[in-house]
Formats: sequence, structure tokens, C-alpha cells
Amino acid sequence: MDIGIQERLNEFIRRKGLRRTTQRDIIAKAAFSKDEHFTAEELFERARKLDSETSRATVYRTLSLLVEADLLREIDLGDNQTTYDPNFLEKPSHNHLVCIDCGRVVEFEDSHLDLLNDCVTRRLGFKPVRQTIKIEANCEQLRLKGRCPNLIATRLTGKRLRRRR
Amino acid sequence: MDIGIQERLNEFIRRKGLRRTTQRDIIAKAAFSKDEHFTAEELFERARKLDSETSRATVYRTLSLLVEADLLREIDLGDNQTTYDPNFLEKPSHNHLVCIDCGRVVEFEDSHLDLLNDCVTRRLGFKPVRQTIKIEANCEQLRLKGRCPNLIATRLTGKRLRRRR
DNA sequence: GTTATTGCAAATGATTTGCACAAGG
DNA sequence: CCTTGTGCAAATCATTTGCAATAAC
Repeated sequence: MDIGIQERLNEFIRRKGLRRTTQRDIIAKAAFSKDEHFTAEELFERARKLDSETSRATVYRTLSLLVEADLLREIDLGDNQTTYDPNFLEKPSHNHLVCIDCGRVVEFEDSHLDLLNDCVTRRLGFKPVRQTIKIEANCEQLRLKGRCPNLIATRLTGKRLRRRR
Repeated sequence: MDIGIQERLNEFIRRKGLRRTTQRDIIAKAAFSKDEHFTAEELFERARKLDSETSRATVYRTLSLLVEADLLREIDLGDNQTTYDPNFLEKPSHNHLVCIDCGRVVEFEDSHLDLLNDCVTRRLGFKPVRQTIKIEANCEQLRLKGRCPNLIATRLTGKRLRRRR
């Protein structure tokens, strides 16, 4: 886990007049133990490995806290549950491409895109706060070779596959 | 309602070997009676005015059909229910700006943005299928004048306010 | 006549909440 | 201590589904 997460969380907790607790530390640790996206349920399972007493309710409550502290970001992958992205501290303005073929999620950054978005927003009379781009796409390699492997593995993070109902 | 919706729906239904029914006609009519975004529940209410027998289940089932037929598009406005957008036929690649202050939704189009997104996608080795941009922003007028009126009313559609739980 | 469709009520699944007990400062 | 945090189970809320009755073709 990035040095600083725990500090930032503590600072946020202090500022809000809340209390630092074992559970919050454990859940934060679990959340930032990998750079993969996760759901509340997945985090619950990870946290349970660190402390088998952990309750789902506390995981949900701590997730809200982490989002409010801007340490975690909620993203919508099109399945019907909230996915959490722990990589915004490292890449503050990245976006997501979802492979329609296998559900794999690719994170990407593009400053031109950010800039253009900013311009459009201002032109409409608003002050940009946050932009979310989700691109759904087919894998070209799949089309050409009949497979959708991890061709761009080095650029891949957030390896979650989309779950269908 | 745009002339052509009903035709497109019928064509889609025929092609899939389904049946044209009174309920589907009514629900489609209700869905495209305005250019505003709506939720399943709101559509249910509209449809009930046309036929008080209409059931929620049929509304949900017909919504899936309309989305599959690409007549309607699902969008995520950050409340926890699916919002449906009937304006993609007219503006096939528009995006959404959500005012953080009042929840108002502004639709906008920008070909530069589309083009850039396409480039990024191809660079990553994918074939673009659909892109979704959601911009969250503050109203400049609100900041300057203390109010967030419908300043850009002519560009406004989808007038739904965000509902909080 | 078959088979798809509908309405209803019950089921589902993610997330939230009430409450009694435990822990932080 | 006094208040906030936690675990548990029950409650919520949007959406889906099973089923018997009904309507397309």
C-alpha cells in the first residue's frame, strides 16, 4: 500500500471529528492492498481475511468514508453494483475502457481529452469538477486472431471481469 | 413522438420473431412522448395514464427491448437507478453534463471529443463501440450571481433533477 | 391452437439502517 | 464517562422472475 493512504485517512478522520479505529485501518489496508478495482463484496472478503469479525455493514460505511475522503472513487462498469477504483491517487484523471468481449477494464490517461472536456464544459457555462469517460470497445486482436488475450498487459490494471446477472 | 419510432420498433420486433402488442405500443409511445430523460418508475406512471392496467413488470421488460433495439439508451446519473435517454436517435453521440449544484442535466455534442476518443481507443488496440462521457460541474452563474437558473435553456434537455436517497 | 405476453405477487440482490453492545479519546 | 463505531439482522429499493390467465398470429 502506498505510504500516505493511512496518513491521509487519519487526517480526514481527525478533521471530521471522527475516531480512528481498528476496523477502518483494516478495511483501508484491504482496499489498497492491490491496484485492482473491487466491489464492496470483494473488499468484505479481503477484510475478513485480515479480521474475520469484520462486518459487511462496516465495509459499506468505511467505503463511503474513503470515497468522501477522495481516496477511492466509485465507477460504473455496467454491472449492477458499484465498483471502487483505488488508482486515482496515482493517476488523478484516468478513464476506463471496457472490453465488450471479455469485460476486461483498461485504464488510460489522455491530457488532450481532459483539456477538450474542460473547454466544452466552460463553453457551456460550467466549472468542471470531475469527468468520467467510459469507452466500450471490441478487441481488435480478437477480431483478427479469434482471441482476446491480455495483449496490452503492461497498460492493464483493474482486471475485473464484468459480471452478468 | 418522432415518426419512425413505432416503425423501427415494429421492424425490430418482427426481426426477432416477437409479437407486436398493445402494451409495447403504449409504453413506446409514453417513452418518446417527450425528449426528457426518465426512470422506469416515471415511465410506468406515464404509461399508466394511457392504460391504467399497465404493469411495472411489462414496463421493465419493454425498456429492455427498446434498449436492445437501440431506440433508448441507459445512462447513469449517479443516483441509484437507471435513467433512460430517448434522444440518441436525434443526437447519436451526445454526452451529459450534470450540474452538481442542482442536478440538472445538459446534453452536448462535440465531434472533436468523439474523434479524440476514437483515436485513444484504437491506440489501445480496440475498436470503439460506444463512448460515454459524464461531466460533473458547478454552474458559473451560481458562483457569480448566487443562483443556478436555466441559463442555457436552449441547450437543455433531459431536465431531470438528481434524486438523493 | 400454439406460443409469446402480461399482470400480479413474490423473489432477488446490492446497499442501508435500527439497535444493543463495544471501543476511542 | 460520553459519544462514536461495530456487528447483526431486518429493512429498503430498484429490478427480475414464476406462474396462471390472455392475447398474437
